[in-house]
Amino acid sequence: MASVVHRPMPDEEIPNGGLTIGEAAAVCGLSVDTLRYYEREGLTALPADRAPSGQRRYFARDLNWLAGIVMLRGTGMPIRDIRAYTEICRREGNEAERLAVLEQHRERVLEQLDETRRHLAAIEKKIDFYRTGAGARSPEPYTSEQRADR
Amino acid sequence: MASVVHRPMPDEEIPNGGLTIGEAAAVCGLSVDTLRYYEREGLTALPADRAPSGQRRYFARDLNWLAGIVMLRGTGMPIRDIRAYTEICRREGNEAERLAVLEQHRERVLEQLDETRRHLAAIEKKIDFYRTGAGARSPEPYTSEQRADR
DNA sequence: CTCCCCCCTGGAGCGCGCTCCAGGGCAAAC
DNA sequence: GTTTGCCCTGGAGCGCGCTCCAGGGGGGAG
Repeated sequence: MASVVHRPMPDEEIPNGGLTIGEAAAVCGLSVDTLRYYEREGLTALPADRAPSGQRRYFARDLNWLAGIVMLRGTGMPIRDIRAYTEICRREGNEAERLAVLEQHRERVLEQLDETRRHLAAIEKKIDFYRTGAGARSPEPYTSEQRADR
Repeated sequence: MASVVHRPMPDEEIPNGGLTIGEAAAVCGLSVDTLRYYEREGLTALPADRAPSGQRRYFARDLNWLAGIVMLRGTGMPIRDIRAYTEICRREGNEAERLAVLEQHRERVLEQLDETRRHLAAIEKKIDFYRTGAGARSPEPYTSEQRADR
């Protein structure tokens, strides 16, 4: 999982003709291939603009949208759900529906955070177990070393 | 990702002959197939005991070990890393090495938690945006709706 | 004895999310 | 003019972590 945004790039830094796909990829911390993949999969609000040569050009609105996608992906939303959300956002006047999707996702993320924290606590117990030297003092790797989560 | 442990099952509840793979799977919240897969992949401290008929039998030590695996998987440690850790734990007298693996994993989990929290904050900003009705008041799905993370 | 259920093995299959490749184009730099 | 570098498309390939299947067996209930 690449880190979020390499260069925050305020809108005014975007040249008039937009960014190439390579530049956009660098900005939002994704690969060129991934950007094209997302477009194919319908995760972009609109297909990217094209230069006369046929090359994609990215503008502030595209980068903003992509930042949202990165955020949803980064919290584990599957591609198909992001596609569904994108389709909702393409239609107007359904703010309640968008809100519902986001709130539901928020719940899942909270649960996931919670579970990770519980597992982390168990790992830390185990670490303590080794730090205090209890691990060195007990023979089997097995009966003694485990069950830090109890 | 299935939840952790369905029945905590204290050691004294385990019948003398051990649990079948189906029972063990239920206890640790994994599927029977996954348990066999983990064994094949070398994630078990020792291969499971077998009944005379050839069926696997699980005892407290196995369930303890598996609880540890669930915890590592549940915090995103890849199978191959768990295998490496398992191999370390099969040898004796390398508590420092085990500790190092666990501490490194802890660091990664903390980073991951942090990133998730940042993304979550962005999602919550966006939720607020819709809750306050700002979403309904601005025309495009695009320029207005996004960039909650700024 | 017959059912039925769970177990066994080896191996194939799958869903996900990319990632890479072949074959080709445009255009700025040398 | 040619080299370089990034871009294009369609489609194949891949690593991961399971999950399922065929074909077969044991063993307790009725």
